[in-house]
Amino acid sequence: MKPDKVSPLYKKVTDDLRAQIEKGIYQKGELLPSENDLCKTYNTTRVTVRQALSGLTNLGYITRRHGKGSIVTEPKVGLGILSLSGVTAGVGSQNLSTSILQKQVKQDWPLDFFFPLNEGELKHDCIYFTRLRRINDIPVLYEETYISNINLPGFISKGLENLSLFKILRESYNIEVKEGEQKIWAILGDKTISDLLDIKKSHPILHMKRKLKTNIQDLNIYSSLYCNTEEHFLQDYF
Amino acid sequence: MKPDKVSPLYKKVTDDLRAQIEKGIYQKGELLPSENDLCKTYNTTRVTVRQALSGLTNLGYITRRHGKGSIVTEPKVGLGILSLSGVTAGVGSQNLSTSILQKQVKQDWPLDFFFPLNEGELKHDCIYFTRLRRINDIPVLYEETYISNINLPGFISKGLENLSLFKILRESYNIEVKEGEQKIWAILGDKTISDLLDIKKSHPILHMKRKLKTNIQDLNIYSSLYCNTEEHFLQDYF
DNA sequence: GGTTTCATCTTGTATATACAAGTTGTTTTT
DNA sequence: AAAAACAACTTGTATATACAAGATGAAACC
Repeated sequence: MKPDKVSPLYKKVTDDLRAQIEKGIYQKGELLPSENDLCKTYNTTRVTVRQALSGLTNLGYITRRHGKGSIVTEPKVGLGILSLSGVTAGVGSQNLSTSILQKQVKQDWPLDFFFPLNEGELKHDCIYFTRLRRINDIPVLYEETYISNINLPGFISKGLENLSLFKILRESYNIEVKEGEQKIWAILGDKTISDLLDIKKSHPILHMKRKLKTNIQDLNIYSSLYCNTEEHFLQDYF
Repeated sequence: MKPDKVSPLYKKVTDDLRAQIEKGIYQKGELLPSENDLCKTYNTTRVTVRQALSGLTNLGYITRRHGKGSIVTEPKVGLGILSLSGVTAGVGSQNLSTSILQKQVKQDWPLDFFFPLNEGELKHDCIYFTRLRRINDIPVLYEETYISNINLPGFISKGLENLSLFKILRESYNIEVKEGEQKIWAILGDKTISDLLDIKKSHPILHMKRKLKTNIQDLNIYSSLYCNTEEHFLQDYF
């Protein structure tokens, strides 16, 4: 274990409430305990509780209503990170499967990397893996991911099948995605991509390159994504 | 004029600082006055000043560094709203022009509208307009926009050439975009779109449908966008 | 019965204060 | 000259308190 500095109280409140929302203890549409109730529970004052609730608001877990309370809402899908949806209805998670094509490996950054890297990043190597997501067993999204290999012991051997990359980073390494940028094109896929996604070569493909910054200096998550949007689309709440 | 309830002090601080950043009084990379300086300027306390600075952080105008100060940064491009960039370098604003194809008109909501509308929205009609954005005189982005016609006197006759839709809404009507969702596809354009964007029919086009919610109940901004991503891409900071 | 008033809950805004902790440049020490 | 200590700045976290204002249901009134 490491320094393990005491984390601030407001963060504990945020984490507790977030965990409870994710466990379903507080359901969508319900109200959280009032600020004064939370003050009593955590033996603190409203300024601190409001700091915690403000964080949950930014993350999209709640919306706040003057005179009413904190209403549990759908969390924003990871800060503007596009998620996958069916064209008609939403895709039930039982229909969505993820398989690892290239398991996590440590390697040098590619020389022709698609985002400029700073000195701090180049001092470390990176962890690389690729995934293919299927909806009803039909391949829809191919994803290549690169993460700066900074203080990520054991990450190589974690299972990434369950879309839980961000959860793993948060819960195992205390890493939070803070902000990022993404670039989007419509392209015609080359043979490799078209084969992976099992489509005709003439079909348009949505291509995206993403950089996600975290609360750790120089630890960024880069992805290159290819999506078949014939039957589905990418969706984004922010 | 209307009720005009006194706006809170923290909001005045936010607005003042934002205006000064946009005017260039504080340049990118510089530090804002310290919290204690702002306390003296506005004759208030740190809790209030921090509330203002927290708002600016959320809007992306500044990032804060413990022990250092509030560093002016590029503002997030309107809450995850995609902006247009050149593939190689950024597009200088002198190369970007916007023309109105269909000037703002009041009309009923289309019957087959691409987002579900709630009762409150259906009680009003909508304002509709279309724009075409060109980079170096080459058409790149075609945009159809619908806005709920709620308390927008004079909006019909405003000029929308300068990409300043959000600025007009904020400064003339006190409307802030809060959150939204967008759906993205790669498609092959039909004849209408391909002609507008002046491309071959077989070329892939990026298609996006967007809903932006504001701080005004039932006042939402809907857009349908078509982008030629052969020479440019859509970019998104969040 | 229907309306108004009121009490009581909620969150929003604000003041005043304190100490912890990161950053930076200066001073002192070695 | 290099290193350590210090001072003076910064933001981060936290307590205690107060009143304003929105939401809601009960009580009083007509």
